[in-house]
Amino acid sequence: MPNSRVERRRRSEERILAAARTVFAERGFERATIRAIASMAEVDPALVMQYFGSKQELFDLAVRIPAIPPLNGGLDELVEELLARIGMKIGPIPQASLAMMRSMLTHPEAAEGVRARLDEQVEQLSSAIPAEDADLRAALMISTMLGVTVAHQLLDLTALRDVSPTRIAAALRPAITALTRPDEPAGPS
Amino acid sequence: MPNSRVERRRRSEERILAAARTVFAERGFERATIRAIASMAEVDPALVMQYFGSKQELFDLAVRIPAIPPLNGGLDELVEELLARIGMKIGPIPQASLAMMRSMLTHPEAAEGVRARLDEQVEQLSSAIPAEDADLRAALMISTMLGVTVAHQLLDLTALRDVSPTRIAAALRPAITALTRPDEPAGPS
DNA sequence: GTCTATATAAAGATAGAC
DNA sequence: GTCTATCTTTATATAGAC
Repeated sequence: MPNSRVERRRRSEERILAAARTVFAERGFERATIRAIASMAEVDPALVMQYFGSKQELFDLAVRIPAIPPLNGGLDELVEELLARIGMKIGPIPQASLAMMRSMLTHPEAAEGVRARLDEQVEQLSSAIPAEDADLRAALMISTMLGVTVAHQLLDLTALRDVSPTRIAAALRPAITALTRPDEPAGPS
Repeated sequence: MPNSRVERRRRSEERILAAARTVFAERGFERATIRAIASMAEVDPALVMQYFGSKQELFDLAVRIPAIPPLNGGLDELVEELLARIGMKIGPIPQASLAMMRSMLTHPEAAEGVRARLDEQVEQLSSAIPAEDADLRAALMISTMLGVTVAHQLLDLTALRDVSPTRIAAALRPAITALTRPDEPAGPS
């Protein structure tokens, strides 16, 4: 049971990373301060620098998502998987993701990170869509998910406040589904 | 023809505001600097402070949108109006809007401004939707538009790069339309 | 190994010369 | 009225004491 030095240090690092995720998620990269993160983790600010080298490196490690959910199955399954994220059927959105998203419009590194992840998902979806413009459709599906998540989680849009994730996902299903099929004006007039 | 002092000053102010919109739209509130704005406007940085008082006041004036497009007509017209914005049928998205959006996730004032505008549009849309959950549906329509705009204009998602706004709007129509109607699983299998 | 104290840098804001 | 020079603040980063 190695319970000194390395173990203590590992625990401190974990507390700092957790605090970093929270503060970055709430305020974004620029407005987050090492001081605030250290304070929340109950360590000395200098220690944070000692451990992680720089604010940027701390950010990189903090927002690194553990695993990349692969998104497999047929098209209908993929749609359900996307909706399940919004519906929080697989737990709340990870702090690391929120932190990344919070900074994506103003911090170049975060922008690149988010774009890369979204591009990846677009590609996975696209290959399951049987249409000429599969890429475009997949991109619109992902963009829609992004918009709803931003409006709900980060912008706190009034009409989405206090609405259960389950209801949001349900109401959104027809819109997402419409993007998977070639056009048909559809619907009772 | 009043062409001294006041007229010159008015022109300088206008140049500064235009530069501010550009810089705020590109870098967001935090990373935008008075110096960069002044440089682009070809005036002295001190002049900017002299004219506008503070960075925040400059931001407020720069992102103030001239008129609030009222969004009127029946539901189908409203949908077309929304799509026309994405489709850029009414010209490119104003720099002021982009500046506001760029900062909405990290600058509290910008967040409040965007939320207020979106809430307003949700309400307008909602009152035209004949359904129990009109508010939710309207919010999802607006969130979708937001997501596509963010992904396309600010995040530069690869699959949307070089796609004409017209095609994007066309591909998006069925999804938006689906949100206006009560559910029906719909579509040929 | 951890923290105190400080160096350094960047940018907003201001005072005063011209 | 406009700009030079500077003040002040804030936060990252570092060096050295303990």
